[in-house]
Amino acid sequence: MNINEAAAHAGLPAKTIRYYEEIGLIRPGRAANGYRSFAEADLHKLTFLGRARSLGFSIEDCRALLALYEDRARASGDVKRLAERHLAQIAAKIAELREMQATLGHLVEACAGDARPDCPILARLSDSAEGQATLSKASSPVLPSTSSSRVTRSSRA
Amino acid sequence: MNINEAAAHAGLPAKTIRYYEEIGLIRPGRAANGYRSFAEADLHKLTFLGRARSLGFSIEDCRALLALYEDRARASGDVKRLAERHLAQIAAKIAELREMQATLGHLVEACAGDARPDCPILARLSDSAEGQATLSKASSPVLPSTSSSRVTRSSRA
DNA sequence: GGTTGACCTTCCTGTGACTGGAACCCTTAT
DNA sequence: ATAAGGGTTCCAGTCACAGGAAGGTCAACC
Repeated sequence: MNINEAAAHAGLPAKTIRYYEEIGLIRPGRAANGYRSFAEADLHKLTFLGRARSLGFSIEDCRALLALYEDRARASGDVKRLAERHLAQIAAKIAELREMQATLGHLVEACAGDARPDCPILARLSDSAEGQATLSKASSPVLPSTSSSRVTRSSRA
Repeated sequence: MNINEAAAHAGLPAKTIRYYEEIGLIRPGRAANGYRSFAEADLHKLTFLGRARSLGFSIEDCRALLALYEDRARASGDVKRLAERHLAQIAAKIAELREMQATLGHLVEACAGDARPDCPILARLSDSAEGQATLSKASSPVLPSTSSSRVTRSSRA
């Protein structure tokens, strides 16, 4: 099976599959003409990777998960630990976003949104008064990443 | 005022300030020895930028906000629109993360986490049965970004 | 046999918002 | 004279790919 068919099968772009091979996540065979040749096992791995990525696991986490998946003597505790760590990062990220949402939500509500220049949003951003902690607080180098939608930024100390 | 003092004042790393100058967000003056020289107005802009970034606005949004901030004839409606668009992205991102959290949370709960190899998490990731939509659904290229904690990844079509 | 068009290959660049580090200059104190 | 602690520029790396160029391969059709 060639790459595009495998891509359709796994629900991943061909580009992504080539990338996964490049970083050693998969090792599809090669046909005589140099084309990648995907076997059942490769397709399973790709599907596995796609799902793990869609749950927000980083590539390195995926690598670890794949290794555990292939290790019949694994301890489910190792998998669980990994997942719990990831869950904690997700929770932290959500908390961070909710702070932004709350702060910005209040400001938006307070803004008339008409043709006049007065704007509580800009006022808050430029306010030189005290009592302004960093607007949204955030943890440290938290969660690795995925594609699509990103949103955060932590405040500097 | 030199860069490190300005950095402390604005709560941003000096590296970031140099970067902001490079991309044209600020234009500090230069002393005779070539050192950047930050005036009050520069400090205000930096503080403004730091706060906007901490609310998750992208650099380009920050550029627009800064322009609005400096335009005394701005319409608050323009600011509000920008903020509302950002709020929508935050909400979308939160929804995406919550889906991940829910899915992964269930799997973690179901996992014994002991020395045995049986693991519902791996089972779900590798399950070849039907009825498995992409584990977490997500919108498209949503939110720009900030630093620190990232988490998402959307599913491919 | 020639040509189209779809598919495959590799390689290079770009993304966002920085961070780290190298190599070097300036200033002040010892 | 030298050492420490600023400052400067420039280059590379991050993460997980996406876009695109240049070229090889394959099946079909005329």
